[in-house]
Amino acid sequence: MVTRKEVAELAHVSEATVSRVFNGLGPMKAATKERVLEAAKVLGYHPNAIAQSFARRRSGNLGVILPYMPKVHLFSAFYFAEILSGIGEQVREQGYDMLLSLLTPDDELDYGRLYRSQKVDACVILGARDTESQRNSLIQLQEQGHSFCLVNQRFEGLSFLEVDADHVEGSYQAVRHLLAEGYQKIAFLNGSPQYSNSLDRLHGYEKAMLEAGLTIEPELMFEGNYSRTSGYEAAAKLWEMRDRVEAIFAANDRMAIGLMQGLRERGWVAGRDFAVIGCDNSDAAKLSDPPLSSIGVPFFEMGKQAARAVLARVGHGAVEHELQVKLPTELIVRQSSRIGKGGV
Amino acid sequence: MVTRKEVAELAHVSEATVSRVFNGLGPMKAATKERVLEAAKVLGYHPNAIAQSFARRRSGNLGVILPYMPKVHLFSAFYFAEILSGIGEQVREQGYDMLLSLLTPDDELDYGRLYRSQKVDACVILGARDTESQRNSLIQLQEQGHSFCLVNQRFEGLSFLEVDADHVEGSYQAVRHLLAEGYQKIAFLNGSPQYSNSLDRLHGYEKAMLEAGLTIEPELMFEGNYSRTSGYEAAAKLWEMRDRVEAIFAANDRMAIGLMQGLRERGWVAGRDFAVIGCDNSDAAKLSDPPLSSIGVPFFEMGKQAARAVLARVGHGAVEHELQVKLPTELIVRQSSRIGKGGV
DNA sequence: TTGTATGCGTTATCAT
DNA sequence: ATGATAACGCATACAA
Repeated sequence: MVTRKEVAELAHVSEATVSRVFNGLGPMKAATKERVLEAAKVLGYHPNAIAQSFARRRSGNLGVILPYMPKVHLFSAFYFAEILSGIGEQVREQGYDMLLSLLTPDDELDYGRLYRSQKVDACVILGARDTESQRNSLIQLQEQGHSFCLVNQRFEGLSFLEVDADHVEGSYQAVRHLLAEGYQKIAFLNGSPQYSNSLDRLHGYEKAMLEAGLTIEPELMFEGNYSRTSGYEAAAKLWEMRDRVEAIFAANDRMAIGLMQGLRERGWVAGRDFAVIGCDNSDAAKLSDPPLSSIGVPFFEMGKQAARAVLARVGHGAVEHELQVKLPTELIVRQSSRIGKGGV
Repeated sequence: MVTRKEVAELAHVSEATVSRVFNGLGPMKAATKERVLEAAKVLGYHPNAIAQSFARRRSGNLGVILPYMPKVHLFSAFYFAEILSGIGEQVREQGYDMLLSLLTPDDELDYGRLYRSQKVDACVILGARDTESQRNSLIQLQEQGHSFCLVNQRFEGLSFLEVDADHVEGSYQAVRHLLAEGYQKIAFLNGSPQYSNSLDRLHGYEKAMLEAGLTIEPELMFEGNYSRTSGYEAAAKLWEMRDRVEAIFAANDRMAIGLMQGLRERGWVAGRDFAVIGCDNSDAAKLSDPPLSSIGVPFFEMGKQAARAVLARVGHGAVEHELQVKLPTELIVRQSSRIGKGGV
């Protein structure tokens, strides 16, 4: 390994000067800089990132924490891929690297390990849920002065750095769309209330229904776990009460697709016999038959902003970032909800 | 930050002894160990990972390199999610962390940056293609003595660490299945030959066709780019020659699904009017209508073995790993190919 | 079984 | 504009 020392010798300067050249610090003679750069090139010198981290007392790594579940995909792969790409784009711009950490439920209490070991300067946390234990872990993390930003999850009553999407508005638009298409008996298949976006979607649903002068029928409210299978299972229940249902709003695409599959097996075809809208506008929405109307969520941008926010916080006097940001969602109408019933 | 020194003082031992306790080295009195641990606990001491890396001259990070394409998904998200999880499971077992690096095409010539900066001890490379420039980059990397393992990509004529799946056999089984169902006019929608698995699939297709006494019709061979859209576009061409096609084997699920969508728009329904088999057995295969028969590829296991192989190589005299491993694939039959034409 | 001493490659402070 | 040098927190070879 070629070190700064060798470069300094070859360039006939001190080691400090070599560092200055590579860090662009202080005024210096162009000739000196040239000589150092030349020597470095000849020797093939590259600063040792670990030594730099050690000396600077920061790792240059942004931790990305995600729940780890062997061979299980509670969240769609799409969701993570988008967010990861967004984070990736941002860290690259700031010269950081991404340290990926898959946390099992057992580790949830140990969010702090990465920080304590100094492997990361800050973290972006994906897939968090509002449980007693996670709440406590995050509060503790905050008390210890560690910087983190949550993506797509809010914790009411607590003041964390959060980048979320406007799921209330998205759901509101989805249901408004169904209403405009002439549907009134609209069921709602939600996910676990441990996710703030589930609660948001419920609010959006309720708001649209009430505004339309309709009542919220408890028997039209279902809860799945965001998996295709849970949507498929909900189809059986919906089928039993098909005379009371014209349309369904599902809290994600996977459940919506499972739902369509289950109902199709019984001869009820989405976009013909009933309407469906999902959430996420994932690839699966385009791949399904019929193509699924969905609420688009800017996952890429959310990842990017989360990384930016949390790096700004640890950065050297960088721009201040609002504590909580909420990005807009977007209704994407496809065939699954397009036929309508004649409109209002 | 609490350091080893403070622990040593409180426990009335030397700093070296503290290190020994935390690294489980050498024989030591149980009482001493107890005292050190107690002191560490009282002070809240945690070894500084960066200082450790610095002293050990290894980072403890496994680099994971993936092609980066803003908002584009050439590979399915499923593919990466599975492999990443597999790598994650393995690194966790070995006490390593994953450093994610998204490389743009421009960076392809600079595979070495991560190594030179000492940020990683080894890399797993995903999504590599057999192009002139990538070949050269990898050869150079190898010459510089850097350890890496390729996943799902082989480079003929070169001797790299590679973990692949048996795509030849998978394709062979897929086509055999179609033949057994009574189809003989079997088209093949492949991906770019820059991917070794595309070539493998071609070989499997040819082998099965020739064994069945059939000829390879060049007009039945199509090339897409692994995207749904390219499958959708291929549907138009296939439709033109529908009298000469009974079944289609596609090199991934996304193209197969695009294909089904395109043909359905023309009234040709998969599993009824023609048969289709895809590859990857991704989530999309289960979500599509009809459910898509597919060749399952053990991406999770491939990621895991790749991480294992390359960490063994840099590890302290760990077990030797074969240079090239090839994991078995698996035919998953679903409705898209199930109807058959009455058998052979 | 434990202590001592050296080195790891930078950054950053203080001289000059 | 540049040089000298003290940290930084740990691993490890060698001594005791």
